[in-house]
Amino acid sequence: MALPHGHSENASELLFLTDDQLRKGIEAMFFAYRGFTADPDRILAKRTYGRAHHRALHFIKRSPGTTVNNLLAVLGVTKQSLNRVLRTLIEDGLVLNEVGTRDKRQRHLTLTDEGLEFEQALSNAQSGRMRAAYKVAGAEAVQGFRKVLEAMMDPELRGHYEKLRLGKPL
Amino acid sequence: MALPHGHSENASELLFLTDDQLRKGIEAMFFAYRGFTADPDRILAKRTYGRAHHRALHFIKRSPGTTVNNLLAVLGVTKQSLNRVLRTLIEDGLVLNEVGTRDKRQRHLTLTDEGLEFEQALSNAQSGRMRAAYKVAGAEAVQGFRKVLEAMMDPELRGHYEKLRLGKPL
DNA sequence: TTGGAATGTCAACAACACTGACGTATTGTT
DNA sequence: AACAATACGTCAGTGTTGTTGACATTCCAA
Repeated sequence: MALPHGHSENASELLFLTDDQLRKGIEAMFFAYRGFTADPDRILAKRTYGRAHHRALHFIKRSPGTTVNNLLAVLGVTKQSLNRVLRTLIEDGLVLNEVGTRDKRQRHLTLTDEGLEFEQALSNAQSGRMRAAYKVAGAEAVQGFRKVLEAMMDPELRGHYEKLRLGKPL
Repeated sequence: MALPHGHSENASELLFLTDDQLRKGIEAMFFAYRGFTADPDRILAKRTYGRAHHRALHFIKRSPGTTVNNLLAVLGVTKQSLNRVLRTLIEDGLVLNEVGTRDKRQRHLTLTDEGLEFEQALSNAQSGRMRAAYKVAGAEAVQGFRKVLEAMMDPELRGHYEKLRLGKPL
């Protein structure tokens, strides 16, 4: 049951919550995400890699030595799906897979030099566009951008996001 | 070759362009997009539909009577890919497919009553989260959110986005 | 009227997600 | 020591969504 929004409250304060504003936001997310992935996608295609490989590389770089289970939770996919991707990355010498010393069941994942180089290329492509967008929009807009995105996350995922924000090495 | 950004200019004005800020933006996009699609995905799964069906329904509703080619340009997929999705939607009675009167090569697409109903359910789920996020973030943040997203789009896609903003019926 | 462009469809294939089941090694608990 | 739980990997099967390639129809212009 929806509330009759904006009738008993200050209308000018709620103009940004109209159906039209929400629709624009939805469409903006759709088109922007396409742009967001377009540049790395072009690089990935040269290697028969996909976005799944990019995501794995990104978060392994962010948390060197992370375990498979950790990565699973952050990426939100099944282990079978992640395993397919990791196997190719390991075979191709981009990712290092080391048995844990404390807990030998765990596998610690790190990028090799070649992995770091490739990840850098992907990262440069993606942040290039992000940098340009930030520059056009300005510092204040960037703050709002992040604020809305953070509010849109699932609470559990926001947890992972916050942890990453600290840049905590494992 | 990258510029040594922020050395010869006002540093406080460029703090939002640091690598760390860009990385946070990238990760925010990733996690937020997951939330963005989570609710409709749950509804779609009940019908063995996917996001492609959702996108088609959304843009057909936005532009009733649109042609396959129009939809193709907006969605940015191949006609073969779109065709598979459209076929199921037409078979299931959610979308109406009418041969053009002016140009018999074209097919004009519209939502049936059932299609409108289903699209509404998806739209409600998605804009519910968006509304909550907007509310938490505030009007000013929403402006920034949209500003950055728009700057992140490919110019060609931004064209489609702008056209849709007008709410122009075909 | 004939050739080319536009439009849409069919078939086959690849990437990447999913479920379910199973095996193995290691760790923790009783 | 026996047993359960955890972490990881794998095999098999399925579904959605993207891709090419080939092809039929329709329209338009030379």
